[in-house]
Amino acid sequence: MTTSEHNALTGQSVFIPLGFVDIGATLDGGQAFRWHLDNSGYRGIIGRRVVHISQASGGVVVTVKDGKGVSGVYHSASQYLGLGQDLEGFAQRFADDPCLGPALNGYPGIRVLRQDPWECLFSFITSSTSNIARIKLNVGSAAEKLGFSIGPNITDVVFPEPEVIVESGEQYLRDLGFGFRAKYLVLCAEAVASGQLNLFDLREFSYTDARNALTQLHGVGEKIADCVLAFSLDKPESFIVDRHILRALRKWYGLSEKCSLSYASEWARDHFGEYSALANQYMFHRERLSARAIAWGGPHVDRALPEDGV
DNA sequence: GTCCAGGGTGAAA
DNA sequence: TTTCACCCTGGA
Repeated sequence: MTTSEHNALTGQSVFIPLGFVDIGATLDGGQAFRWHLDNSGYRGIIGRRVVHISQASGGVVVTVKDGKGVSGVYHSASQYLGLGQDLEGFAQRFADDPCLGPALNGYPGIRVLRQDPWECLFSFITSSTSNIARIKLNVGSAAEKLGFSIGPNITDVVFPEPEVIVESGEQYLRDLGFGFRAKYLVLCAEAVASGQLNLFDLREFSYTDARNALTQLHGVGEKIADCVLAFSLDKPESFIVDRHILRALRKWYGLSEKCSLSYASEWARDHFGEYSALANQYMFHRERLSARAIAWGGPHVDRALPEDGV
């Protein structure tokens, strides 16, 4: 079915020809924190619209859930899901890579999202020494308490603007369970609300300049900056190094046990180039599956490469 | 009940 | 360059 054929059939949904997309691993795999499993797809917000995304042959179907029609949704959803991202070039170039080759075979269709920069920055400041379950809880409660409702579900809210976060204050965020991150969030919200930092401008900056601008913010180090750069600021050359990724780099690429996080990040950006953010997501996903299997008592079978079960 | 880890950062040594 | 405090939630 072509895009126009599909759109002619229904006034409430659009088809986006992305090829196979693993929507679970992409929308609910640690890049974004406000997608909710809903029947066989995910419900969430893109721009100021409530949408449901589900897999279809050759792409995804995006259905609007706020009764406002599909105008503009094809454009915003294809941007968000990274239409035009060179997944094939990436897969070809790293087909023989010891970590990525098997990962690409085992779970293809992971994409790098292009999110709203402010919500992305807020989410990853929240992520500091936290875990995905808790990040979802925190970001979700801030959205639901302070965001603007645009649909029937409690989660159908536009993420609160920086001004609203400033107004709510540190203590309010602490009461919501953000802990020591509350102060960082308010300070960053102030920087953005005052115009001292224009996040959208950073899309036009070089990787290095944008990263330097972000790390000026209190509570934003190299790791969180790289998340925001990769997932919202058009920097595919960004490579995020956390404890899991560092372990993977040592295991698969022979990095020394004692090399620093920033050395590892530089090495990876040099090695993966313009595909760094994509490589990062496949590596993270593989490492996370493996860690989870071990936590659940194994025996761990790596879906990507059955022979190397841990 | 206790213990521990979880997509780190900033400040001080 | 390394160490430590910072909050708090869910699972073992």
